Amino acid sequence: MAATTFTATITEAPQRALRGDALRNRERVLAAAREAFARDGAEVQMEHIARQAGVGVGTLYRNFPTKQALIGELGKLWLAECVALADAALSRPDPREGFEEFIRSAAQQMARDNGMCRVLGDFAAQELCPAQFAPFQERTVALLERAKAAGAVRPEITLTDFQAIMSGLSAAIGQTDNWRLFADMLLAGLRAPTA
Amino acid sequence: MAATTFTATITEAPQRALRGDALRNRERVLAAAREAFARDGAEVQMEHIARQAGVGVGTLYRNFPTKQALIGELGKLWLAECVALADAALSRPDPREGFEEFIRSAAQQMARDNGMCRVLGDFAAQELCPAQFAPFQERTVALLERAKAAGAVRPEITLTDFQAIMSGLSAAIGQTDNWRLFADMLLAGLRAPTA
Amino acid sequence: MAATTFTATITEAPQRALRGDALRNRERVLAAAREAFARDGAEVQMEHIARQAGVGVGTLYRNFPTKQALIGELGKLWLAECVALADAALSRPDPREGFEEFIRSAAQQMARDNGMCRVLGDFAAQELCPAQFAPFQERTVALLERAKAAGAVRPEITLTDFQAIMSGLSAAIGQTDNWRLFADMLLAGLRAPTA
Amino acid sequence: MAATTFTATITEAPQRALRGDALRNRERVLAAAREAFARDGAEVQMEHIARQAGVGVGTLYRNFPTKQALIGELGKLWLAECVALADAALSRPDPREGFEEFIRSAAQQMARDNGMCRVLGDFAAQELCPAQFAPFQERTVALLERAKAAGAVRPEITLTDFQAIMSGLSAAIGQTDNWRLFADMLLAGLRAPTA
DNA sequence: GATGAATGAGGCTTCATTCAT
DNA sequence: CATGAATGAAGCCTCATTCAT
Repeated sequence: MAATTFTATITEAPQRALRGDALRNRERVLAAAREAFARDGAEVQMEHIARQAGVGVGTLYRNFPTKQALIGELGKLWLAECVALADAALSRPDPREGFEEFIRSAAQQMARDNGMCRVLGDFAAQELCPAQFAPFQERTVALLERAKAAGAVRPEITLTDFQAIMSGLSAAIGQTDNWRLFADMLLAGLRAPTA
Repeated sequence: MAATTFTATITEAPQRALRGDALRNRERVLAAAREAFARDGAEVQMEHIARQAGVGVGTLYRNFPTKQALIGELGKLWLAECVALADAALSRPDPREGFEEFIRSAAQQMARDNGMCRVLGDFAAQELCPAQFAPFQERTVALLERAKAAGAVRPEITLTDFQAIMSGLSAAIGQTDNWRLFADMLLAGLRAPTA
Repeated sequence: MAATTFTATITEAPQRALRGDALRNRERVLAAAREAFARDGAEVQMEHIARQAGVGVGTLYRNFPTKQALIGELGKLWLAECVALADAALSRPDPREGFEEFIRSAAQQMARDNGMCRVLGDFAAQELCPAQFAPFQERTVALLERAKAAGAVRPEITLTDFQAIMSGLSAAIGQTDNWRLFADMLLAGLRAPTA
Repeated sequence: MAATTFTATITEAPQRALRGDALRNRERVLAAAREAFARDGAEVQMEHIARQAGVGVGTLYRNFPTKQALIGELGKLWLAECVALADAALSRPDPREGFEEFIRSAAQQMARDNGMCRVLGDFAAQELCPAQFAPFQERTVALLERAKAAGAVRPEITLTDFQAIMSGLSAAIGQTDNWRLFADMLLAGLRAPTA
């Protein structure tokens, strides 16, 4: 499942290529952390994550020196996924269609991993992994501006507004998981009122 | 400021009228707690709240036997305010206008006390103070159904959907505090698509 | 009932005769404390005692500056009762009969107020109110020696032994309240083996 | 000394054999707790126990998740010792001799660890570790009934009575530690009166 | 490298005692 | 004097992090 596979690929290659064993452990920890944070929020204990991953806490800490670092890593992965979605959306020639796809695929991602998404929001992924956030923001700007230029989105919506809206979308989705409705509503709301 | 005054009024009168002094302390604690939770979320320490209120922890615990109880009390106050807003909205003869007022005044309240609002969401005020939640829910249903009947809101929106949306609104408002825009968007999104 | 009346009489007259009101409060507190300690052991809270007595903690503390002091006062009363029992036993001309009566009446007292008795044991009434303990010890010695001289008690039993035995009796009675059996056994055990 | 060695053996082997180090710590904690409870009763602080054992509180809590759990464990060990004593006594062919040995060895044990014994009594080992209490009770019944049948103990003594008596014995021993005298007296008292 | 035991600062809560009303 | 609110030291327990094996 997507949720399981996305973890492996993106992380910046650690200094000296990890032995297969070590690498597998790292992945296991990330997967376990993701699931745990998603289910129970940021208050999960490090030991719990380690046990879920089938390793000792020591191993966990060898890979991620801090709880924040672990969350930060998950943030990187999450943002990488977001960038991929944004790129797919940007590749659509029609601005409106691109924008809509962006919203919908983001909503789907948020629904799939809502817990994780909330945790990252609380921990301000923005500040925790700026290196990954910047490219995502770039794409977001591009999609938004293109859509505004094409008249598919109210012109007064700023980037900040849009980000806030997405955060609201995530919160809403967390309450009922029929994300389709919410995405529709959002798109309707974002559209120029006289459209 | 409104944030300061609303606390005093609603709390169910404690058994045998507290001495003026005690009452003032109780209010101070509530105010401090409100502010602290709003700023730092649910992880604020009881000692911190007490210090902010200018009392010892003991006093805090005399008034609220538990951290949860304290949050619960804040929840009651919050919900009481919500009920008041809803009643005002219901008193409007026009369903659409009533519904709009409800959304707008709720958004305003969420903007004013966003932190607190988030904390209550996390702690499921719904379950923490059901006695206060039920009447609020009643009003919500009334407002929503009236609006749907009047064609001011898509008919497929359920109560659960609506609550999820409001929770999303709160999250969005938490990111930029120009609540007016969000309320507008939400109303646009909720309106029947063919309107 | 005995338990209620014994309290009033013995306490050394406080400096300047208390107003009737104050005196009544003092008695009420003592009675409440006795009952509470008896039921729940030494861990009862001062507030609980005060409430049971129908007064505020302040009043309690005005009369007894410390929890220990309160317990000490109860100890005095208890020991006064003990002295009375011992005196009654001593007034019997027959040493054996006197000794037996002492044991039995003590057992009865222990059964009536076992909880209190245990608390006093834990708090070493002996050291908490030596002024009251000494006269009691005197009587105990008299009764014991008389009995030993009359061949009604093994000669090797020392005062310390005897006190330990009484403390054991109290513990045993605390478990089933058929004190009559225990008193009998004790008497049989204390009697010279060849009797 | 016996007091030190008995701890190691009985505890049900923890799931997956603790590392030697960990095991030693566990034992140290138990020993420290035993001594501390014995000296100062149940109010000793967990930190104190930990310090005495030369470990941090965390270690203590890793082994025993709760103060009660710690006491419970000590109860188990205590009861296991009791069972052993009872078994030894039962192995004697003569009912009277068996019974006497039981009393005497129990008295000796109570003398050796009187403080601990009192704590366990207060905490109702009976309810804290029923799994260990039941077998002990079985033996007690067997010893008692055998002795009654052989005419070595008054027939009207019930199990409850007997337990109360033992508790009294423990209390008495706590006051002077010449347990031999008390055991003798007890045996004399328990014997049929006409013997 | 991996393991999981050890650590201890820090959080919540209680309760004897004091003090303003 | 009575009241009961206020105080805060102290106790139990948790959990991120370190370190010996």
